[in-house]
Amino acid sequence: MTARYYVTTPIYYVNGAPHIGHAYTSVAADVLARFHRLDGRDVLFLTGTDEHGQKVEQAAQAAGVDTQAFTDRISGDFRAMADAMNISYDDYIRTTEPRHKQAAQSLWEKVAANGHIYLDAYEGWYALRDECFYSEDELVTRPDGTKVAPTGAPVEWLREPSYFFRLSAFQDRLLEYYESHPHFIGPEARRREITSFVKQGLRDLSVSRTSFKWGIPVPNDPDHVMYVWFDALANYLSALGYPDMAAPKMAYWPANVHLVGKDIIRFHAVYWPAFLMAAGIELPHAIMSNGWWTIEGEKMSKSLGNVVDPRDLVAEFGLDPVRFFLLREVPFGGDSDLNRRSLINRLNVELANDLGNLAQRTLSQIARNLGGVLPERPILTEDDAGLLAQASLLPDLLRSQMSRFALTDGLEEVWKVVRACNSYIDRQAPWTLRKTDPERMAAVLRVLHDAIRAIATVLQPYMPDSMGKLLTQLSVNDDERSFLALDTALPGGRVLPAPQGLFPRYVAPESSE
RNA sequence: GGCGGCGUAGCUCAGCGGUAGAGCAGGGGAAUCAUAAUCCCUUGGUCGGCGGUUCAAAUCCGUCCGCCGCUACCA
Repeated sequence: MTARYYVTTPIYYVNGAPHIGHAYTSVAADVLARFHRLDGRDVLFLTGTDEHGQKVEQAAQAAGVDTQAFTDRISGDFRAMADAMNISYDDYIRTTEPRHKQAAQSLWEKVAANGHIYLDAYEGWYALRDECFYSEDELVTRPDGTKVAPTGAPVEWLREPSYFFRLSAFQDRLLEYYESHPHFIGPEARRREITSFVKQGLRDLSVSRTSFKWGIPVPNDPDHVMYVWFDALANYLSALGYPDMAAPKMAYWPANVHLVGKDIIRFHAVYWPAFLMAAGIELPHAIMSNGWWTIEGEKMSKSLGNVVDPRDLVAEFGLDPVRFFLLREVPFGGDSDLNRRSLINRLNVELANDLGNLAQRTLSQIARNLGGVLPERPILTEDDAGLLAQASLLPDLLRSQMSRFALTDGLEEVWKVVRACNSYIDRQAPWTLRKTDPERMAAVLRVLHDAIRAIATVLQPYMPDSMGKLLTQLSVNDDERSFLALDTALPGGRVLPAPQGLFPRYVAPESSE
């Protein structure tokens, strides 16, 4: 039976436009999805949008449009961004869809039936003007002794009926789970933070609201809507057909990994596992958190006006170069900085010079000196065998890196081989062999062809379009592009199409900089 | 305050007990197949400070300094 792989992005909250941070998480998830497909697994890749909650309701009102129409528009924009980034999602879940409402309510009913939800009241300092509760230590005491919200709004002690989830009952089980599954939360630093957070003690969680209506009604109590996170997290199950445990897609559960931004790690690493335990459902294998992007060294924010729409970058630099940069620049899991200088440098040095030029110089020599005909695999010299051995290790190296979500390290491994190829071609100097030993020249070019094929094959998840083109230029058929296919050498004699540049160098427009 | 992370070459980082590493940037040279791309060699660091453990410490322990994260119910 084919192994399954279920990977998710967060469902993105539709109170604002998609930006580079969303694209980053989605591209990372896409690399994992594409990688596992190429490695022969049956993959389900889910993304989508989170559309409930007070903020969305308010944003829609501010925009002067109907709430559903508002979410339709923003959700559509997120979907357009995913498409623009070539995200190969298999399903796009929206929390306003009937299938999701049904699943979230069923999950609620299950948790409630198991005795983990009870009705009580939520009390706290409420600012009518801000329409939200503030905790005691957030309040600011004025000179006259009255307490106000950090926004300056007056607050009053309010008591609102609310359903609570018995999160406190799961503290020990969560800690045991973290302990026995050391790779459940990644990266390490986040695992420690979460563990430390849970050890401090968990309070029961208010999981319903009566102060607004834009949400999924609580079963049997329509005055309440679900707390957005109970609603949102359920998406990972609703896309599978939950609560129908016999639904075909339920076979993908438990998810192999939920990729999340570091701001929502707690919801995924604490609340979600607790909800699942409460419902008697298996837990996902891993929650992997990625960092933030800063822009030219500064935090991305609306007020600074430096929010980057990934589509603008794509328009300027091209899709695959942007995908490459996002995953290449800084170790996956940490924060990263997006700045033009390093972006352009990476694209020119690593894509155009190292890889693009390697392909070009190899293919053009095959085209010109061998009439474009792929030579047979030769008897290998030690140097040949060394290079090919290095290239043949790539699939396993990548498997290992992908299993740890080390997407950046994976690229580094590939580039070692790219550099080795450039070193090899200079050492062998086929342009000299052309005159002295044409047979050996053909052998060298064939060795390079094989090495580049391996490189292009394993890079497909990162840069699907460009590597697809490169494989076509290498005359690798569609059914010869999986990792498994690398074990079979291509037959000699194939005619390669005329080579074309893959990654043009970026030259800054005259006027700028 | 509590818990945790980080501080290694100009830059971004790897190494995490056994004679300081990679990429980029800088310098010199070679080559000319190629997107003026490539290759080779090379200059850079008392691995934040101070103490300790050890035959041996970026690597373990303590302490100090400087950054940063988490410390719940606004996604």
